[in-house]
Order: sequence, then structure tokens, then C-alpha cells
Amino acid sequence: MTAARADAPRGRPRSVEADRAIAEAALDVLADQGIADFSVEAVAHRAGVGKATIYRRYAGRDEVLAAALDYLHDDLPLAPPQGCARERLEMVLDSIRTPMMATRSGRIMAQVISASAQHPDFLASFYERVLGPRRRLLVGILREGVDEGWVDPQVDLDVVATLLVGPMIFLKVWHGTPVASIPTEQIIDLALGGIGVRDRRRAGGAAPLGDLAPASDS
Amino acid sequence: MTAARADAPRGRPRSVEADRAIAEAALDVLADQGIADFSVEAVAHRAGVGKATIYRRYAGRDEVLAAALDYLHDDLPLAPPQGCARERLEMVLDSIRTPMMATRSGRIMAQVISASAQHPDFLASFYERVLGPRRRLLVGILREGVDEGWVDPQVDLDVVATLLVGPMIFLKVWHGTPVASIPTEQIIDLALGGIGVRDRRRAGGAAPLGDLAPASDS
DNA sequence: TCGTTACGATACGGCCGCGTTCCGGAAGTC
DNA sequence: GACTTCCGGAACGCGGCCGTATCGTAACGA
Repeated sequence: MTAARADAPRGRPRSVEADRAIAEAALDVLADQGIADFSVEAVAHRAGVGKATIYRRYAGRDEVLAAALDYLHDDLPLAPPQGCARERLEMVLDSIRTPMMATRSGRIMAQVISASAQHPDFLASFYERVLGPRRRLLVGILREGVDEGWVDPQVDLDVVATLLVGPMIFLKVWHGTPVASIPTEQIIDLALGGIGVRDRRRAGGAAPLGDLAPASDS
Repeated sequence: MTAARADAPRGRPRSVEADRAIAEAALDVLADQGIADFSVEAVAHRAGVGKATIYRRYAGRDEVLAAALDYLHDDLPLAPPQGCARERLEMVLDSIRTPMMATRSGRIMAQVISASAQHPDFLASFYERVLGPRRRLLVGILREGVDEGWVDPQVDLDVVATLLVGPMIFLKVWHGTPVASIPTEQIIDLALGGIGVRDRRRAGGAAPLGDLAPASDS
């Protein structure tokens, strides 16, 4: 019985090229227009695709948005785990901070932070997909730091991560204001050494290996 | 020749009550809806005022928004400078972080941070009006800390301010995520004490008054 | 070749906020 | 009391995006 296999596709198959074009265009629009102004029409136009082609794949605006975030995952490589721990620490923090306006991923991150108040669920999903992994990577590096003896074993690494990530986000968001350009290196030095006075002799000082890897473009 | 003085107002004067109602309603809408969804219609409805009454005062949406920000200034008292330095430090930082969702000003702050990507100019003006003064207050307290001997005189206070404010903003924005509830106190302790290991004798422990590195200077 | 499905393009009705303009009435000045 | 201006409310046309439907065409399986 050639009883046509139920899963046998008939007719013209969906264009994988259109799939890609839609996802790419969605990220572009998200980066440029933000979530509030994210419209299916804009995505279709940017992708060079009919709206019907989008609605054939997604139920509506929100699904397109969600799919775009999924697709983003591949777009954002985690900082490579190489170099000494201090270097890696700097790289991870820079990977949160640096690509702000320079890369599409950075602009999207800004837009999502932006939408936090209006779309808390979206923020949560972004945290889970993008910021969370970086934070875990950071905690991992700090844990190595404990093993290697340059991080105080008594401190709560989650708090440390917040202390380090916070300024990165801050500098990211306020990149246009007078406080803009404090090097990541200084933040790390300060966090490691502490602000309070004591016997002195900053842990960092003029760390010889300060050169920060040329932040991989998105 | 009672040549009517040119500045003599004739006819019904504008209602100052309407002025107030519009400003208040604008802030409410801004806090609840955000900048993107900030509509003149919503403000008018909330203020119990005709749209014409608003357009008689402002040229359009943007002017209403700007006026609302001006009006916000009075609404946001700076943290009072009392208590010991450490207490004041905590108060200033909490004044940035805590009122997030609890107060209208806090919600507005979140909304403005939100709009940063789409309205960088708006962010700048908000920085100037609200965050800037708090940051200066913070730097002032830190400077006293230097005088009093519990802040390292060699560190750049601007960087310190960023190291402290950053986590506050971060915790503010990500208040819905797993990292939510780290006490401000812990951030301060950590920033003061530093993460790196040294002769140690962690400032933390169960210090009652945040024993600021007992300048033991051993 | 024929049937089926996807393609890009375009048009549709619906909704909503815009900015404008009318209204009848109220609140002031002269 | 006459006059002027503002009041709140309601309607208008405009433009944008929504989600859907309908074109003629293109790509594939049987």
C-alpha cells in the first residue's frame, strides 16, 4: 500500500532562506527599533518577505520576537576560556559591557534592558538566555580564583558577581553620560583590592597583562 | 488713555489646578505606561481634563513629557545627610535602589532607564536631574570617608561611585530575576573590604556596624 | 502534466493615538 | 452686564500597525 505517508510533504516546501531572512531581519529591527516599535510589517519589509510568509510561520508579533531571541543565542558567543584567570575575568566582563552600541547583540541587549519595565517576562527570558550564562561563567572563573588563592574564599560569589556585573551594566546603559569611560580593568582592580584602607599594596597595581582581548565582534 | 497694559490678562485665567493635575497625571502615566506608551490622551483622561486643555499649554507629546520631568524634581527628595558616614552611604545607595517599584519616582526611574536606547537624550536629562545629584552626594560622602580614614585616599572616587551605583542599578533593573535580593549592606561591605585575599580578617563576619576595616594597618 | 503548497505583493477592515476643531458653559476682567 | 478666555467633552481626518485574504507566480511530488 503506497498509502501516502502521512508525513510526506507535498507542494512547494518552505524556504529555509526565508526562515533565515526573517530571523535576521527580526534581530535587526529589534536592535534598531526596540521592542515597543517592533512590528511584523517592519520585519517583513526588512527581510524582503511578504507578511503572509511570516504569519505562516508565527502566530503573531510575540512569537516572532521569541523566535528572534532563540536565534540570538547562536549569535552571541561566550567569551573564550583562555588566558590566565585575571584575563578571562576581564574578558567576560567586557563581553557584557563593550559591545553596547558597536554590535547588534549589544544593541539588542540594551533594548531588552530597556523593555524591562514594560516586559518583565521578556527581561527574564533574556537573563536566562544571555546574561545568565555569562554570569555563571563569571562565577566559575571566580571559583577558580578561590582555588588559585587570589579570591577570598569567604565571600559569597553571587554577591561578587553582582558587584562586578552591576557596574558593567551601568556603564553600558549610561554610555552617553559624563561617567562613560571607566576601564573595566579599574573596576576589577578596585573590587579585588577594596576601597577601605588597610596595609595597602593593591592586589592589581599595574598588572602587566592588562591588554584586553580585542572584543570579538558579535 | 487707559491704554490697556499689554501684559494685562483678560478673560478667564488658566486654571493652576489644571496645571497641577496635568503634571501629576503625566508622571502617573509615565510611571505606569512608560515613555513609549505615553499618550496625551492617557494624560488628559487621567487628569480629568480635555485634550484641548493640554494642547493649549504644550505643543505636543514631547513637551508634556519634558514638563513632567521638570516637575519630577520636587517629587524626589535627596536622602537626608544624617547618621554616621557609613549609614549615610547606605542610605544614598538605597535611595537609588529601593524605591524601584514601591514609589512612583522609582517606577519612573525604571521607565527612563528603559527608554535609554530609544531616547538617549531623555536619559541624559534624567541623569542630570536625578541620578547626577545622588552620585555627587555619594562622592561627597566618600570624600568624608577619606578624611575620616576609612576610604583609601588613593582610589578614584568616580570609579568607586560607579562600583557602588552600578550594582544598585543592576539590582533595580533585574529585580524579577534570581539575583534579586542581595542587601545593599553586603555590596558595601564587599566593596570596602575587597574580594582579593590578603592577610585577611574579613571585615564581614557579624560586624554590627560594618566594622570598616579596623584600620588596624597591622 | 497536474495538484499542492509556498512565494512576494498588495488590499482590506479594525483599532488606536495623534493633533485639530467644534461645542455649551464657567470664570474671570472691564 | 458685556466681553474675553479657558474649561471639559466630543467629534473629526490622518496615519500606522494589526491580522487576514487574495492576487499571479514559483517550486516541488506523484
